[in-house]
Amino acid sequence: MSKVTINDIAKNANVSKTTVSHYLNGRYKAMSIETKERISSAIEVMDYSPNVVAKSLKNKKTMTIGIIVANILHSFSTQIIRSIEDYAHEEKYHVIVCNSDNDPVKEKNYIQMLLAKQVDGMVVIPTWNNDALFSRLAEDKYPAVFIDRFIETVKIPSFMLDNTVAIKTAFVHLMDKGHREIGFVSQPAAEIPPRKERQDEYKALCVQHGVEKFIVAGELKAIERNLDQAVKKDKLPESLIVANDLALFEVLKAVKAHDLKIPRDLSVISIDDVDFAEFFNPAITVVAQPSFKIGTEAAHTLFGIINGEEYEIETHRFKPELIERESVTDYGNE
Amino acid sequence: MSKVTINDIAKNANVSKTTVSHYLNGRYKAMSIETKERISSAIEVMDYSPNVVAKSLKNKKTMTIGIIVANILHSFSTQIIRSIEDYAHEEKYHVIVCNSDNDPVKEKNYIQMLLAKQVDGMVVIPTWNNDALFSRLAEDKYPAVFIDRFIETVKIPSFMLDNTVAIKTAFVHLMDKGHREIGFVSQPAAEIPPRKERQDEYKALCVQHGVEKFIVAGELKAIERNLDQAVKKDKLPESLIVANDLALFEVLKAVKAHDLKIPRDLSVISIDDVDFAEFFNPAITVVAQPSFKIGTEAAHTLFGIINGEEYEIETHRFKPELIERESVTDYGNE
DNA sequence: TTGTAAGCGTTATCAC
DNA sequence: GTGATAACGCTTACAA
Repeated sequence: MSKVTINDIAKNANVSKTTVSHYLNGRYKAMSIETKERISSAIEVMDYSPNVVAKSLKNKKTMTIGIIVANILHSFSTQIIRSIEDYAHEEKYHVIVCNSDNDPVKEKNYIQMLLAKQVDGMVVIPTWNNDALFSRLAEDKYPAVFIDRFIETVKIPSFMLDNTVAIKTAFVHLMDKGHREIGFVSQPAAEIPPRKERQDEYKALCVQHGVEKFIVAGELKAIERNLDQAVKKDKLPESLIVANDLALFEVLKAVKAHDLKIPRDLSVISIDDVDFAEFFNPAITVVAQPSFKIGTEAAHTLFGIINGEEYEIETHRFKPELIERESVTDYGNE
Repeated sequence: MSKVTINDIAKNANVSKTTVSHYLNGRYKAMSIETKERISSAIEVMDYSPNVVAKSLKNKKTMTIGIIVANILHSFSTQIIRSIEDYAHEEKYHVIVCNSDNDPVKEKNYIQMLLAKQVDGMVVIPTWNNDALFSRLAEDKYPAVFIDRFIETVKIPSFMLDNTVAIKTAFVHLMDKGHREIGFVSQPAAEIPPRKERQDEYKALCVQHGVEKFIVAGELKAIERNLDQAVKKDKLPESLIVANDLALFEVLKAVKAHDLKIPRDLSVISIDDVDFAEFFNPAITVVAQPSFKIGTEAAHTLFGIINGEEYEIETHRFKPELIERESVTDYGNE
């Protein structure tokens, strides 16, 4: 493979490698048509293609960026990656994909390796405990953007759903349909901003509207268990706001296990549109986040930074969209 | 970022860069404890980390591999990528992810760019028309493996589902349950081996068992349209074998649109387990393919090749697994 | 035990 | 218009 270098081309075409390099980089302007052709045919014949690693060393530009997500298996991450890869492809960049598994240690390791590989920029769904590292990146003006989460103290622009509005949209929709028992299901809020924001807004809304709080928050298994308990004790509320797709899976499993009927026995509204929402029985009403838009804007900003444009360090909030389907009963507005 | 080089460390520690290099590469054996400490503290203080690009240029090893899938949004591809990234991470490798969109031109471009970037190996779900390129890779003994598809004439090992067995499993299951009208839904078989294999086996089975063929094959939109027609003309068979997840989505949409009841009005068995199969109403009976196993074995072989091990150029076939759920009526075995 | 120097495949500066 | 030559940051004989 590609053992042929610019030197071989130079020899074969009877010119210096400088000239070949000029040719390769489109500095034709003042090159005799003859040499041009000798070079081009040498390249053709010897099947030469430039070594990008050498080029990168010289140019200090690798034409690749890193993406660190929690887990590529989550559809949100997949969509983010796809939108960013598309943008990168346009810019003739490649993307290195990493799974942090929400593990700060793994994340840190990835960041350091990516930097060592001299990637020109990074987009990351950050975990926690790496604030210092991120801050150093920010100080060094290293091109980086966050997605889905932000870190209070770190000066890196962030692109994420307006979680407050998302929960409010769901809550208000339920209220509009006459619901007064509204529960909330989520993975542990802990250190993860979007989860925390969603849960906090739910609580605030409960207080504001005099709705009794019913929160199931825990790891997937715990959700399943708690839901199970609630059903058995007949303590399940009329309706549930489900904080994301994974939590929704658990809810739907519990519903099936107990042979509940949505929306008769339970109304469900989920944050995150899932691929089956539309043809599920019943179709799931959802507050969707614009993943592709988020990814694309993040990429846009990142490449802006890479190309030396000015940018604001701010948190960009994206508006969710309510998609009404069949999983919420209409009790009539009282 | 990382503007500090091995030279700076050498100066700061009052040694030559050779010594630093030795230190970095763990050639401690015969190094005075003193120098060792001077170096280590210099590294600490100056926050040095080696430039992998320079290292790659010298070593002819980039510690990164490329993955080309049709579209990362398909869950099979996502799972393959995840399993390969895991394996790569173990080996201290990174992965560059590319979407070919089943476009041979895009694919070719990616392959060439990846090679130019000197990636140490590639795993690809190949399209078509690039046989010559792949053959050159094979001849050059460039480390590469195929997934999900193979190319007849190309000497690159391939890892894929045993499609024949998968279809037979589905077909026989249906027969066992007393079905005699068995249809088949797929995207266009065209140039894509797994699709073709599945469809061919279906046809063969029809002949063998005297079952009348009913095939809906086309792009997603066409599937929807044709299904629609069939329902309206009351020509839908008792049961449908659905060739993959995307086709399944269309079937499920049609079912919902026409308010059909599975499995009363129609039995469905799908190739590919989908995340919602378990808690769908009804739960979907499925012939699952072991994506993670496929990905992991492919990675295993790829890294074997990279590490210079001998390998067979063969097509590795993986056995599917029938997961019986609720979407197939039992008419009783006649 | 440590240092000198050449080389990996490019690009860039500056001559000619 | 074209070509030496140094440089990018690292590794590795080979020397000392």
